[in-house]
Amino acid sequence: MNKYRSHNCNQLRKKNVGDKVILSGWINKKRDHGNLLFIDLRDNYGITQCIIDKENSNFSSLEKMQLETVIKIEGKVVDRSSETINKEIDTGEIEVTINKFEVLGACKELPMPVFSEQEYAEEIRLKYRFLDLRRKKIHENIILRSKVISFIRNEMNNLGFLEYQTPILTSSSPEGARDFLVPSRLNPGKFYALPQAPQQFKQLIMVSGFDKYFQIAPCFRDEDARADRSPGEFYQLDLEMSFVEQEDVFKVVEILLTNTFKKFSKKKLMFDKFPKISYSDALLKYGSDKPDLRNPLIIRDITEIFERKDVSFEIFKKLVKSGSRVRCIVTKNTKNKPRSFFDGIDKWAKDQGASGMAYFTFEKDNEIAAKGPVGKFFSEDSLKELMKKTGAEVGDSIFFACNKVKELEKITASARDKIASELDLIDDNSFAFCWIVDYPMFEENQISKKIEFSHNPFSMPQGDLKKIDFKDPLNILAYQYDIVCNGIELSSGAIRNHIPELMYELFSIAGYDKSQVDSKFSGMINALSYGAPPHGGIAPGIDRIVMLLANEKNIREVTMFPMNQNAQDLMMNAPSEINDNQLKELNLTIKSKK
RNA sequence: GGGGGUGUAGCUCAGUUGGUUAGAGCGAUCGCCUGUCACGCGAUAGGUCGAGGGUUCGAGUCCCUUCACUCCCGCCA
Repeated sequence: MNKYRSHNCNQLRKKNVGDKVILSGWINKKRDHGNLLFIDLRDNYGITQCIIDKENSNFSSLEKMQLETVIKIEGKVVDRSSETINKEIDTGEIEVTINKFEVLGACKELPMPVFSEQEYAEEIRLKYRFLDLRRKKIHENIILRSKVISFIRNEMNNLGFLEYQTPILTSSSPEGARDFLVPSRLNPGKFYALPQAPQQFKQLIMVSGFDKYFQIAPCFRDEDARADRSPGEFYQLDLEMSFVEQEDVFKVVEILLTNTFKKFSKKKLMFDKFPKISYSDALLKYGSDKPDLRNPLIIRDITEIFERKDVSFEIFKKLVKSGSRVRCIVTKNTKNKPRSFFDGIDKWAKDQGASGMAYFTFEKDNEIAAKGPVGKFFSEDSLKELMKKTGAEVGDSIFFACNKVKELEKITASARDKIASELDLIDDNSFAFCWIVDYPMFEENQISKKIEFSHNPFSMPQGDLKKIDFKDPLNILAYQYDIVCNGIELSSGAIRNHIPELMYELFSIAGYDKSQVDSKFSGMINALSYGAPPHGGIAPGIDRIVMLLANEKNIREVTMFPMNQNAQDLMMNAPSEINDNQLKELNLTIKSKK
């Protein structure tokens, strides 16, 4: 028998009554009755109630043990009387009477309680992450994460994919996010970059003939954090397949995600077959390329209404003449909502930096009328036309805003979320997946007016490759797709461009000449010239998948050792200063801060 | 880089219109308690009210500056 334990803390049952056992674990909780002491002993597996009374010589020292001390106890399993059974824990029908105990790991006074549902400041949780991780919810989240990853690995293997590792020290790439850089000692003045994703490597794996690749891949991007975005590093289920079309990738991902979400969550999937929404449709109907489809509200363009003579809402009419659009959200049967609801949305929109949201409710007495502060500007005919256009009925309300398309999309998208949450329209018990497809290959930079890759420079343009109009790049669509679940972007992927000449052509539109492409993407562009298979893939974010499954709103709740918002590890004190020798070896000098 | 929120005991928080000695629960320490499972009861210790400056007879409270954490915008092929 192992000297630390004969059983774990979740193993003993009624059938063990009478057994002599050894248990080890943390003191989760003590209940001291003076002459009788209960100790909840906890390990990874569960909790066992241990008990000792004054007759035992160990009583007084055990009584003084600090919570979270690691102890080993020897004792006997005894039955609990029916009134004292604890149904909350698996071992609740028995308890262990302690004969002997030994301290295995002493514990100082705790900076934060472990046994508590209480929420704590992030700072203290991250500094004492090893204590935080002992707490039930997050401990279970991390275990869930492990199980999800292992399940995914297994599924991928079953789907015929093999896992390959790719380098962590690689080269900086000019597109995309800011790189994390690592100075090279052997090559003074030169830097490695940590991969933002193994993008080029996985394509090279396809060129190397491996056909189906996957990896639970660490990715590093030096961008600012958000609740659903760790600073620094995150993990993707990176996958790539040869000789495939877009639909083949979709099929694999739908199988994988459906199986994973069905296995690890009780929430229902809203769609068995994930709907496909084009990028342009998504922006029009949801104002966003990551729509939450649990939300039934749809945005509609009603600009034409403001070009009518019998509409006298002059502020909007004037804006429309100068190129702005008007878009609206209709809410069903909201005529009895209090004025404060409508004004609340308007005020909220103003707080978001928009010029507010106009609104009215469709009413009918003798004729159709618009009730609300701006209702008087609309004729009956114009209201009928509006109802036809939007599907609104008497009793419904309409919220609308006017602005340039980009700003309008932004404000209507958040208004859509805001209104739905005010009206409680979102079913929190479901997952709504969708594909966003047909991304444009390029977009115009709002400030510099330069043409840039809108997503991934390695994507394959759509259509007959011989007929692509490179003179009109903003109209080129790509075989580029995202998968979205409940408004969270889970991943993006593409069918890749495996034709070097086409690649040079596309890069030249984005302002890179041949020699720049050759030097920046040397590995890949070179490889594509030696017989590259058509290929494509995708890379769902593991952290976000686990976040959805664990029903958490913050990615740090599913990350074992996360950094804070300023990309500092408060437990390990990273980043830290390095000594002069290290700097010297790396040929670096630090500019003194002002 | 910008905007919002928060910062008071080891932890979670309360603190009125600016007014005497800044409070509670948990935790810690000590005492009482043989059936609890958030055990109970009593006592004690524990405070640079994030920091600095200002207004005032008087500041946890008002003003300015600044720092930390967090949420959002920018950024994230």
